[in-house]
Amino acid sequence: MDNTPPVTTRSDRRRSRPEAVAEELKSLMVRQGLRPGDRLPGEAELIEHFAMAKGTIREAMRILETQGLIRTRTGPGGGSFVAEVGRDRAKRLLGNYFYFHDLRVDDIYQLRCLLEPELAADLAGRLSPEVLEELRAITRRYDAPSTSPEEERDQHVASLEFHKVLAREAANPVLGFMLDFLATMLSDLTVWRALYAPANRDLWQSGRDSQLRLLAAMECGDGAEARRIMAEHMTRARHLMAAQEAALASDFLG
Amino acid sequence: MDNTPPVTTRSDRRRSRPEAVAEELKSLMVRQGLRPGDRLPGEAELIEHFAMAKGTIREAMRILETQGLIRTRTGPGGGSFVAEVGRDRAKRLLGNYFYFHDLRVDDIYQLRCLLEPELAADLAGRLSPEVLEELRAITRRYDAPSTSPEEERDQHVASLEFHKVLAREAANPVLGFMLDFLATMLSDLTVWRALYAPANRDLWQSGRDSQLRLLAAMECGDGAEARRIMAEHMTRARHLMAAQEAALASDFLG
DNA sequence: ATCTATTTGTACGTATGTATT
DNA sequence: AAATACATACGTACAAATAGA
Repeated sequence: MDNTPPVTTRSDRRRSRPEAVAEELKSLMVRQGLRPGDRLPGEAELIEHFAMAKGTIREAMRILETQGLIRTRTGPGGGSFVAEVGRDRAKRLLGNYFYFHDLRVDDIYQLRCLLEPELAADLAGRLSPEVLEELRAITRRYDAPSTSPEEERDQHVASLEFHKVLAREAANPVLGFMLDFLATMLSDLTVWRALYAPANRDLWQSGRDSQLRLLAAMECGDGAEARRIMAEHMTRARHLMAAQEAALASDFLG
Repeated sequence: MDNTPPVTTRSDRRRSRPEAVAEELKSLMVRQGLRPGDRLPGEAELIEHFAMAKGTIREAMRILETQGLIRTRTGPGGGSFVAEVGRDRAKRLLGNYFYFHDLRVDDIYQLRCLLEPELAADLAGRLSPEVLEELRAITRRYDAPSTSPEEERDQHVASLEFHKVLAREAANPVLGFMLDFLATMLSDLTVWRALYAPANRDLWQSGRDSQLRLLAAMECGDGAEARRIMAEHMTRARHLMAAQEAALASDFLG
């Protein structure tokens, strides 16, 4: 009954209508310079404005919500609001991309070898006492050698937590995100595959040692030394992990 | 009328139903080890299986489609199919994350300085003649100095194309993706902001020169030299760009 | 604490569009 | 060219959530 080309007169190519609505709303957000927390028009208004059915509008909102660009609440004063894309969501979405690109552990370590030392140098002398204590608390979680495979795995994951905290403190958001992503990736692999299997006690022993020396160097602001320690740590880890370099095909979906 | 808790008996926490359906389908895909191209159940079957309305199922599908995990076709033999998440989609999704994290050009260059040389070294001696020719063709697009701001911008974008091609050829998928992402980010900034404004003819002149020497080094398999040239090129670009280090707040939404 | 108003969320039936055979 | 099998869109009715009186 309603065959009028809606939404916009501009080239609609072959996008579905909800997709087009979502794009339209996005560019609206950009044009008006909306900030997180700002309100978007309500369902009713959008239905009227775009002259479309409720379901269509809802699908559009769902697209934006999936991308993490809006949050929506029910009730009076409710509606859709601009949101910052959360880091977790961004990591999951990016993880999906690599799902079919069978990553190798060494691919991840190649990057960590380059990036972790840079971060360590950046952070030297810039960590608050609270964060330093947080990091030390993490290292205490693997103070003693593990006595079971489960403990081994937990320690492996905990030591990745250490690096995630560093990533969180990065001054460079891109650097921080990427290292967080890589650590998360390894963490998932550790849990879902038996990546911690052959009991790399050497690695975790020397890893803990490196982390403590690293903390000392960062605390007294010695960036060059922090970089050196981290580089050495990463290189060693990379080589030890190269052992269990079974190509890992899958298991990333959040 | 139908108040039976559907979908699954497991903890549904506080997810909306479409979201829950989407998660369920995702884990189905993982459990069954579905590959790109494999068929998912049709709308009708899903409606029956989950005992939900059409619209609810559709919203779930829209979520998965937004994440790039499925494609759906109309017509007989149509339906929903598992898809590889496209690189473009992944880049856009990740770009959204940085939308409110006012990135600085220098943040991007800090990473490029570390990663581009590594890629150059990896690629030395491994590029096909076709790709080498493709790269040379790109450099020809900025053979002569620009004579207008528009041309200047086009040349800037073209030289980023050069790096995108390299990223595409990376053996390490994560490294390739990240560099592609960074170059795309800069490319968008170049177009949307006047990032090319103060006519950095020095940069593009010496940049073109570096790229040609880089191609020669990579062609004859000299990884160390390729790394050196790229590192030098990136460092120089970083310093020149530091000039227009106006914080760049926004404009990433695809 | 209960009600009420507001706004999103879910359901369902029908009609329309579209690509394959 | 027509039939078919599927997704896409519409419109209404009703359910759930939340803030405020």
